[in-house]
Amino acid sequence: MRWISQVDVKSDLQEDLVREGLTAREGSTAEDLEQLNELMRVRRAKLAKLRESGIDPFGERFERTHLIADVLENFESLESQEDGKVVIAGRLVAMRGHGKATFADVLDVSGRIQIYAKIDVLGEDSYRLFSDLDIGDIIGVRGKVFKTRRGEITIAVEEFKLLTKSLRPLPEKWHGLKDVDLRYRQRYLDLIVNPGVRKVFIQRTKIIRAIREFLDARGFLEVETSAMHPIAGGAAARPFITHHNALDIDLYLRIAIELYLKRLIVGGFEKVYEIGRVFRNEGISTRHNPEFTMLELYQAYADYTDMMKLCEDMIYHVSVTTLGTTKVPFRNFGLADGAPRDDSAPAGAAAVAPGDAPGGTLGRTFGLGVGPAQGPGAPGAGLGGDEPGGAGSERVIDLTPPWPRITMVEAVKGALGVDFNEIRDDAEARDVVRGLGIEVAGDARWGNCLFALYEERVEPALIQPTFVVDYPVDVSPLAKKKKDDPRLTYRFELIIGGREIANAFSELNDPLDQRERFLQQLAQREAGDEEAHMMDEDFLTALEYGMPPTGGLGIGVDRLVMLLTDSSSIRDVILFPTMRPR
RNA sequence: GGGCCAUUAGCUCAGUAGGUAGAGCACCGGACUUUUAAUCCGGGUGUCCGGGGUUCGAAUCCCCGAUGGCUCACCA
Repeated sequence: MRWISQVDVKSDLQEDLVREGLTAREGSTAEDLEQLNELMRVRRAKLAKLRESGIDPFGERFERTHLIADVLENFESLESQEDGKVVIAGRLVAMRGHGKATFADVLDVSGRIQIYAKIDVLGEDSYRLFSDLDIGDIIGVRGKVFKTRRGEITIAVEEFKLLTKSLRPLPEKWHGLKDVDLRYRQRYLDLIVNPGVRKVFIQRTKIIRAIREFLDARGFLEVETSAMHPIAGGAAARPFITHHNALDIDLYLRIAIELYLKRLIVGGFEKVYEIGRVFRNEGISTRHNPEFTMLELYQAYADYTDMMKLCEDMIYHVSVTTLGTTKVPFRNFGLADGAPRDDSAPAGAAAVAPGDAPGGTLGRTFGLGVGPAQGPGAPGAGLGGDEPGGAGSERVIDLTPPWPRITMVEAVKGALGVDFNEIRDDAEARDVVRGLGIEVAGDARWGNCLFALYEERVEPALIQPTFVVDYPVDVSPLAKKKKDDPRLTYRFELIIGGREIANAFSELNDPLDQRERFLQQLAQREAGDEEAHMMDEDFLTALEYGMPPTGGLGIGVDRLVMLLTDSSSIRDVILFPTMRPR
């Protein structure tokens, strides 16, 4: 291009030049150019200049000798070697020019390091190219490590290579990207400029890996069942519907994994698990994303007590291997502030006094907070607000097993003084619950009432890990009934931080009983409950062939990650949360 | 879906008796060879979320809409 040859490399960047360069080189239309702001125009101009001088702004593979973290860790030995040159690559995230020398910071997956370029080392041309780099550019650097006067480990640049030109300015270096909307929509920016975010997602991966290690070591077989179901079963939720053209049938995205894993137990796999995405067509909140990750596992010849032990051991294993401790700060989790993670103020687990020792008595467990939570205005005021320390106070959750176990009836009685064992019929149960200000349907049964009361008034106050056992059959259509009380099932949920973390039961393997439960659910469906279970004849057929007595456990992986990373929103632990398109 | 709040430069944010938009960072030009939120000098780069309305005049007041946050409902 003639015009570029007329340009003195040192001359100012002329806007009209940029326009020409863009139309000629990038194929952009004039309309596109109007969209570009000054900052982007400048970068496009630099891009054109680079191309003109024979430099590929979007380069090729690059051989590194070290990750940045390796350089930092091995500084002593690298510095002492006469020819201890390192080659690193990464994104330029800061530049501090000093005339004939320039400091810059480079970020790779492992960390961040300072580099130092001097004109008398690089030569004039090369140094000018270096000075023309922009924050956001991706470069490779070769040089010797040293320490500056201020003691910062630095690479003295001997050679560098532009690997990718960045055409847009990054968010501000000090405040980072705070706009939560942009953080989720442009997660890549969030990851570049908010260092705590990357840590959370690395932690998430470690947590899931630890779960796999734990289960694999115990002989569980990881399987993958289908995610498109002809019948959406295994949970009470509205499904997403999709359509298969060739078969001309509607299919549901799965709302649970349960019924297919149980089919596998029928088929003779005795220990199976799946970690996978499930989909529920429901609202979005700090605790809910339409697609989320479930762990479900099933073990033949076991029951819910085995699941309790397994659950305890697994979460203990996960916390110790990923956090190195069983004491997790309870600050954001449960406090809905939605603020981005502040990496400069890491959760100071060490600084937090363990207010409550683990394994407290039932009385103590329920003693805290339940009182204030009872006021008609208090429910839903936020979990933190239920605590004696008040909203936002730092607390510690201790995951050291064993964890207290309490029946739901006891829990409600202990917290509210209402003894459901004394309540004999559904109408009385409805009256009692309504008397406490909780709405229940006109046909709500004893178990629905017990559950509603528990969920509304008791569960939010269960901060330390607690197994709540013996769920009512009315809300547990897939769990085995208790022999000594058919109104209840062999089911528990694990509550931590006022939230359900796990749900488990002795699986119902009586096909006749299961059919009854489905029919009961169908009746609720008829009555307008869109979330009631559907009849699954094929599943019943499987049960009729015989499923061994089985214990099953489900864990909401995202919520477990929230707990272990002290995250206040599920969107902070899901890389690309569901958003309305712009 | 309901309620409350927010939306101003690339980013983080100021901006009321309604008078034609501002700071820091980033960016551009200049100085500067161990700085580190580098510093110093000069430069404001904008669809004030969108659309109506009131007004001589709207970022500001009113209405409608969009998106997001929190919250309620539902769930895990």
